[in-house]
Amino acid sequence: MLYAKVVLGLAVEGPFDYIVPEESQDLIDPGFRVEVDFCRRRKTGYVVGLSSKSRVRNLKKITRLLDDNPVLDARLLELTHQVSRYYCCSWGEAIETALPAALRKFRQVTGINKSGCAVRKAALQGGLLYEPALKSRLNHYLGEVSLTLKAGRSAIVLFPDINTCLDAASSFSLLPGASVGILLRKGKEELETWRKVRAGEVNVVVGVRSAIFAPLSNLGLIIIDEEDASVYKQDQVPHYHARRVAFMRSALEGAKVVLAGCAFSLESVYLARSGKIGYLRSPSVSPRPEIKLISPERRYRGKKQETGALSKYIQDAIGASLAGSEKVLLFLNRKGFATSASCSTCGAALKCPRCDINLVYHFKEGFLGCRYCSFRMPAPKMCPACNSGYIKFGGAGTEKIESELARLFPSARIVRLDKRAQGFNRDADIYVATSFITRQQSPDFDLTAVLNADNTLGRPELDAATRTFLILDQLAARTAKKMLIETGLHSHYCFRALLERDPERFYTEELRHRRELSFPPFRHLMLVKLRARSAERTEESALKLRELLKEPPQPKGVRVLQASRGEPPKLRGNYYWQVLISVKDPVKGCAFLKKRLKDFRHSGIIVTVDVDPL
DNA sequence: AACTTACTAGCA
DNA sequence: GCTAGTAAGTTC
Repeated sequence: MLYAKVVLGLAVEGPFDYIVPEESQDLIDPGFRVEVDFCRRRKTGYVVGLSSKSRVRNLKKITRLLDDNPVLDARLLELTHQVSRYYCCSWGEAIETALPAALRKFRQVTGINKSGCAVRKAALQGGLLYEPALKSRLNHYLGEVSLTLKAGRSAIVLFPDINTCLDAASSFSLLPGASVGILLRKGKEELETWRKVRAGEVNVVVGVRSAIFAPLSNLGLIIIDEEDASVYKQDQVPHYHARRVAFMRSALEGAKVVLAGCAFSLESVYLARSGKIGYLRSPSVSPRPEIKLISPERRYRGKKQETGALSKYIQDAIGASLAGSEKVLLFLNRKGFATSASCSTCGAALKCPRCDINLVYHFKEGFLGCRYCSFRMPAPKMCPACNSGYIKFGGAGTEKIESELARLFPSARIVRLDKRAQGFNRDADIYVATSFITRQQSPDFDLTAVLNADNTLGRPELDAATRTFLILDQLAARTAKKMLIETGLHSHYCFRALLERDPERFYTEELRHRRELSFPPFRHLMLVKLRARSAERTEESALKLRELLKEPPQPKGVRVLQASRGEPPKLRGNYYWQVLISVKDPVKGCAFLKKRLKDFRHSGIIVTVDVDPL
């Protein structure tokens, strides 16, 4: 009798033993997709092992094999196993994120060829590549990929967005001997491209985050473009980061990892500084504009109707620039017109009913929208709460700045740039932009004014300081003459490093802070997230869970920290709480959590784990 | 996760 | 004694 160890794409550990049907015994292998009866329901399962004996009685039989070949080879099976142990999900969940979504269904896929498994080779030296221009980076990638192909090996190149993937793919396909596949998480092309890659018909995969799992054999190179982009971290379970998975895969297959971009994440700089990876090219100190920090002016003082989202100082600077027919950039990280809308009589703010957050007023389109979910409503004239006061708007977004500039400088051509209104194809005197601008090519500006930098710096994310510095640094690189930054924190090391034109100093300071606080990258954080429809129950459960996790014995290297409201505390009708844990080794922390969470059952409360949260 | 079974509170 | 709602247990 032959038994198969089967895992499922559910939040249950397994593996579960099933009897292999007589007629399939010669065909079945680890990595096969099978249909099984689990909890009286038909489920897609994944074979992770075979055995001639089982300790479980009354086993069920595998209903059928779903394909004629395994969907995962031994290495990808091992990779998904590592992902599940690092990111605290079940093996089956990790497998399902590594496969095209279409394979979760029972649809039979034929023509999945087992491509030859390569001999494992020692990892080649990879490294960090600094190069601000995408065009130049692409050239470098072409060289790297070309060398890889000549050595008879294959390559994965990740980009943060689909458009860049499509552009890059066309240049890669011009390389001699290259057969390029674009692996994106959408449509039915995903399955078709995946099948080609699995069959060995493709040797260069270009794709987004999930392409790190592309079933290439003989993998020799992984390139991650714009390696600091947050899209490489998945915001659903399993919360994996493509860079981390790239290093796991590199160790398994002996592939070289190249991390490239115009800004480096703190994690990557730390890797380089601790000698784990080298620098292929590091940022050179470039000439910068004159940078001046200015304190935010007190606004709205007494005078009604005097909105003044732009301080007098900035107004004058813009006026002077325009007089010399210079290009001006105004930067702030808030979209829309007003960031709050409240009643002038009763003071009630209009909030999203599902997320409890102030709605943002979009003037041109005339609606109030939530920045977390898709909720929007027409802007009311009167307060819906007391039905007597009119609505007043507060807080300036890019749309408001744009209209104010139009009023102050009626003859200037003004263009607003955000995800919706993109493109520098329009020539203008003043550009108003959010951080979206760093993802785009742009002309150089003579004057750049950053409004309310403390807003970004004060965000609750761990990397708020790094993000702020990197954005300002990139803006400085595009500014020819003068840069004004509105901040009340003049002595913050973020600005000190910027004024001295020294990114290395920023990383040094940030790393020192992180070390002092035992924060990443010196330890790892794990966030146990709780989600439920009731605010009280979520809080109560979070506090209870924290107690359960703090019970002895506490494994070495695991510190259970505080429970706190989630960020955001309410989203799409669910309330969030979280318990923070600091660990030396995520795999150990994960094992600890999986064990303790088994004893934690509260109906209606959904618990998930986020390892290395952003 | 998705399902079943056991249990408790509220009610005529 | 009944239901409704929730807590707890199980999954090869």
